[in-house]
Amino acid sequence: MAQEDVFKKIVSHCKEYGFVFPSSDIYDGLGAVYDYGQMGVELKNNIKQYWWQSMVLLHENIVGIDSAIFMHPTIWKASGHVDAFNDPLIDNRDSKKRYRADVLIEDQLAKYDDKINKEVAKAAKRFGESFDEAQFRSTNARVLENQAKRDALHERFQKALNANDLNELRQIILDEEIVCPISGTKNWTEVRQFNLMFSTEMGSTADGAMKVYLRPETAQGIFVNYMNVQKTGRMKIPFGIAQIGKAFRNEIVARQFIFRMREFEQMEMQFFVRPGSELEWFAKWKEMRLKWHKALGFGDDHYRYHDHDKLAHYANAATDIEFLMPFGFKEVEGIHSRTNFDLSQHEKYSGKSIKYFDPELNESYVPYVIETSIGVDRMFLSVMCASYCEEKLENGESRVVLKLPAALAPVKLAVLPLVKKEGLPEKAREIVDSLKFQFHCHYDEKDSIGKRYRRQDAIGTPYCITVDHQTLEDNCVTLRNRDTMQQERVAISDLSNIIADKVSITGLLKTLM
RNA sequence: GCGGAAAUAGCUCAGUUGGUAGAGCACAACCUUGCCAAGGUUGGGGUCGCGAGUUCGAGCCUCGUUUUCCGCUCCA
Repeated sequence: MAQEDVFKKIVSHCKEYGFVFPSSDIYDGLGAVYDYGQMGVELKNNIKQYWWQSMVLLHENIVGIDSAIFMHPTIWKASGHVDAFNDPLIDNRDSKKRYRADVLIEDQLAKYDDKINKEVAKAAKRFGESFDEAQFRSTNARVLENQAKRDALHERFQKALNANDLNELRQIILDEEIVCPISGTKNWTEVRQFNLMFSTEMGSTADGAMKVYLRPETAQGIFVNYMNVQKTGRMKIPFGIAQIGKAFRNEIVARQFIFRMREFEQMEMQFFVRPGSELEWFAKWKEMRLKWHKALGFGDDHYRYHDHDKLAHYANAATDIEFLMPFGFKEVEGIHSRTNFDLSQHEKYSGKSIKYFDPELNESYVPYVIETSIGVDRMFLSVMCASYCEEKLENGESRVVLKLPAALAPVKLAVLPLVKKEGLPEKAREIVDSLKFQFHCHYDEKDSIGKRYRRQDAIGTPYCITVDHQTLEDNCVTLRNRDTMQQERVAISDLSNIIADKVSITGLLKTLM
């Protein structure tokens, strides 16, 4: 079966069994927004718990916070998002290529510079050692003409940028007769602003309202709380702050199901370290994070690192942990050495000192940061893809089974009376009542036993117990394993211990140590 | 934004040259059965994405529109 077909099946499986629904489904959906259903929310919560506990329980120097989605707008200026996430874009109708309007104009400015420099170089060659460049630049007619044009363009460009005047940007492109490098034509569309950050107004009256953004990443909520946490928690470097929360990006297109969503959830941990030690910590976290993924047991060949050659302006090392989805290796988690860029920027923009006094060094510094940032929804998708399995059985039939790690499974245990009479349902209910405080249990008496097993297979329930007539006499039930389909007879009183050991997140965490 | 495809029951789909909307699965009730998707009876569920047009008559033809999917484009 082709991999795209497998992916399609996983997507429809998600909907059919209540894991993921398109947002606003009865209104034909809303692009790139999805809702988690009754099964999905359990799986997602378990993933978050596995992450959260691996951070804040296993590391005494990592604490959690939960910062608001709304933040002071200046934060996004400081972080660089206001500039980086607001591109004026223009399309060439002939080549169908899209360009950043400001980049096209900057290229044009560079062309004027080239012309001038060529003149200067030519003259320099002609006059040899007696060449006076400053003199030449201030007197040569061609240079002056190009310089004047360049300055005029530069001024007009800056004015348009500052006013955010998209029509003027387009007019500049037309007036300068800038052509598409591919088609060579001047057949341009309107300039459109792509706001990759969502914005809204805070304040109920229109005139007094302040423009605020829905955060495009959760990281800044940690950075701006750095001092609060460090002081009140008496944290000593190195230490980390963890957070799980929603973030929002107005992507231009949305594809591949929940891999790219407009509203998504991140699990981030920012680890603050002494300057100079950041690459050592980067290497450590890189290793620890991969171990966390591999502990789920999907197979080591499903993962790889992707080290970044081209680094973002704030980073001095960066890698992705990629997971083998049906559509190829895709980024699930990023580990970045962000230097002290963010904290320094916030010092600058807020005017507040964000320094740490290191008693061992007897000096103050702005800490360096190692970020581990994982997309919950991508993690969810990777778990679904790795668990989805179509099996051929010995009797020639096939079954669809979600081989979820037991600790992540939405339902841990299904309790099934073999028939729905003769006191079996009552006995089964009794068992559910005794175990429901400990595990998420399902009770099901509808349809044949085989069909009920398959239903539980489809949502990844690791264990089914079946109550039969003999149970009424010996207080034993059959315990069926989802993956092997093997059954063993166990005492009802032993169920709690047998199952707890296998389905707890604690058990998973222990494999990390 | 461009190009292509699609939209009929909860799901997967059929629907002939335009002539009273169908199947399987799923769902509910009852009967029979009882360890890996069992059989029977009955029932609920659709203004065929939306809006116009052509026609005596449109799920089907024409135009428009919306949404989704697949390629491009974008993705610090």
